[in-house]
Amino acid sequence: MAHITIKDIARLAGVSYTTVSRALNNTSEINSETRARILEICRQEGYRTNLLARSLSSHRTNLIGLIIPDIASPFFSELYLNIETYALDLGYQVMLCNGQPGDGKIEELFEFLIGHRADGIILVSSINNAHDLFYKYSQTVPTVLLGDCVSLESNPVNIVSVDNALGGRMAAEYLYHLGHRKVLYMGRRPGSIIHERRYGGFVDAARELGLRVRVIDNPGSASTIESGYQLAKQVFLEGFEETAAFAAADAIAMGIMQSADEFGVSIPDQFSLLGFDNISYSALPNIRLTTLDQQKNRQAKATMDLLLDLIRHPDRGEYTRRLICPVLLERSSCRKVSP
Amino acid sequence: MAHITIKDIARLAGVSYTTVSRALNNTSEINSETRARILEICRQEGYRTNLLARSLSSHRTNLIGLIIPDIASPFFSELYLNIETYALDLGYQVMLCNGQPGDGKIEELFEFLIGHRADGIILVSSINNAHDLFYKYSQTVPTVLLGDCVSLESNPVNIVSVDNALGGRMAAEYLYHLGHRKVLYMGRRPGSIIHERRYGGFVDAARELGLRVRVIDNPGSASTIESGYQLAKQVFLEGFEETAAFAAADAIAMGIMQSADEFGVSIPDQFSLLGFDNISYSALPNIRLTTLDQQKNRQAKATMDLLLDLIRHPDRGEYTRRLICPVLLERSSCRKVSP
DNA sequence: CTGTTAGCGCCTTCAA
DNA sequence: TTGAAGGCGCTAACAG
Repeated sequence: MAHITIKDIARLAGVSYTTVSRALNNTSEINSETRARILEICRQEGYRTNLLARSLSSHRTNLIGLIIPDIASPFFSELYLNIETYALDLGYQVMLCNGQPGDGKIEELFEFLIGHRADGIILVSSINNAHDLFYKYSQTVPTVLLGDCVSLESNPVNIVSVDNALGGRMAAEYLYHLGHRKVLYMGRRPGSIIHERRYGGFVDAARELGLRVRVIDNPGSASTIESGYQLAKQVFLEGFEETAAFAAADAIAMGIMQSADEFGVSIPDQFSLLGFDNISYSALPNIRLTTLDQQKNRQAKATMDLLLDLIRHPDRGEYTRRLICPVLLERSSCRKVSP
Repeated sequence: MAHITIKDIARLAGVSYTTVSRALNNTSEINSETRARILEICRQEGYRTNLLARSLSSHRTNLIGLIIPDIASPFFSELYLNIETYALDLGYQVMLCNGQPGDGKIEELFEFLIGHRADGIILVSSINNAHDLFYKYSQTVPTVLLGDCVSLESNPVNIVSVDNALGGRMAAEYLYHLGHRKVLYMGRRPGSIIHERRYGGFVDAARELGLRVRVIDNPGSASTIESGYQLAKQVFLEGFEETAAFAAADAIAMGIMQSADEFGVSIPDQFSLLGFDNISYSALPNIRLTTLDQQKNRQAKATMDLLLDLIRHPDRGEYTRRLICPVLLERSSCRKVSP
């Protein structure tokens, strides 16, 4: 079980262990024959570089820490997959950590990742007060916030997010142009800056257009199918005069669909439903939710690119905010009506 | 950005850095006042232990590697969460790696985790040939297979799995006792040992009871809603005389439900549906799938306990197989019929 | 092209 | 109860 080291290989090959190191890293000039011979011995002996030792002396780990609120939620797991793919392309491993603000979990994770000397950290969060924490740690390690924050002016952080305000606006405009005049905004989560922005864009556009909107807040701490179901149930039970709903997240929309099914409300015939996120389930043959795609791959790329820049230029002396535009994806859950 | 080290603290405290190390680890005897003073300085200075250095010299990382086939699938992400919770209780961090057999991904992940000197590794897999790989690496690092394997006799590996044969048997018996005499077995995945065992138990019981079963194989490499939908669509299109179906996985059952809905087949009135896994979606108000619960928490606990034992006794000279019994969870997707 | 010499930051004997 | 010395496995100058 004891691991074989570079020294063992050196002895076997009859060279100094520096030479072995060079062969392994293919760095600087080295006789290609000795190199081949050394690598062959490594293979035979089952040598594996001790990454801890390498990182300790090289001051690089090639590790990116990723803190995600809830990996069991489709949106986040898909986001993770996008980030990982792109990180691997760039030669980085990602260390996934599952955690939400509250009870000091985020701090623990930051401490853990910094302890492991992650080259950079990505924090995925939509919590309003996350950036205090964030700011604190970004002094120690290159960090990108993937989510949203109150404002760049008051928060010197590097951030990537979908343009939530624009998304909200697009949603309102789309429903309006379909002919809807009274709509529901379902699943706004008051504690979340993302939701606030999304809602802000929506009502601004609604006001301009003359669209009546009623808001149903989600008191929970996450947008889940279950909560969407409960919210919709309440609406369907009480009765409603709206002809369409914008769900603040696809998961909410799924819940609404379930409830509608139960109440015999046909989508889109009697009721149009527009989502936000484009999680993979939304494409399912029997769902076919029209939604605003978050462009997870572009978010992933933008985040990694920004992080890499931070890693390479720790003192770049500027803060960057990159906004990704959502894209409307028309499927079958919305229909035209005559106003 | 440069990290403060144990030596810096030592200088500030006016002690040797050995003493600082002791204060930090709270190991051996140390004056409680100096200890308090040192810790206070550490806090003030924002000292963070370099975990790489610690692990390098202590030969322990307190890291468990977890290789999971598809973190975006609910079953696996829920399994991961269970394992992580339990690992944290035991003082271990888990390093999650997403990867399936094929194109050498698993090897890469093992190499990566071993390179990081993970104290132990959990491989979640249902692929028939995974244990060759598995066996190879288990010589180097304590490893537990969470899944299933051909037989313990021919494969000296440590393994935890749900009792798939029993689960299959329970499924057949349950449907039989409800009065069903002709049933579908949907979503068997030929390449997967898990599925073969599950199916084996099912048909054995069916034969004994006089239950007619027709199998619909899933040619894909994973049990997804989409594949369940396609499988069911094919069945509903061709016509069927069965009164119930056992879905080899809950995700398959979800797809069947969608398709049934589309074809106007009412569940459970016209058609009973039994799942396997108990993913969280199965409990949703409009799903309420009757299913066999995999006891993920017990699997997680058994796996971690076994792994810990391996870590502590590397030469324990035995291989263990722990089988967890599934539990029938009756909800609303199956009903009694008169045979 | 190759070897020598220092560390990286920490833990762990062994003395004091 | 504390300190000094050595080493974990590797990389990184600097010579040769």
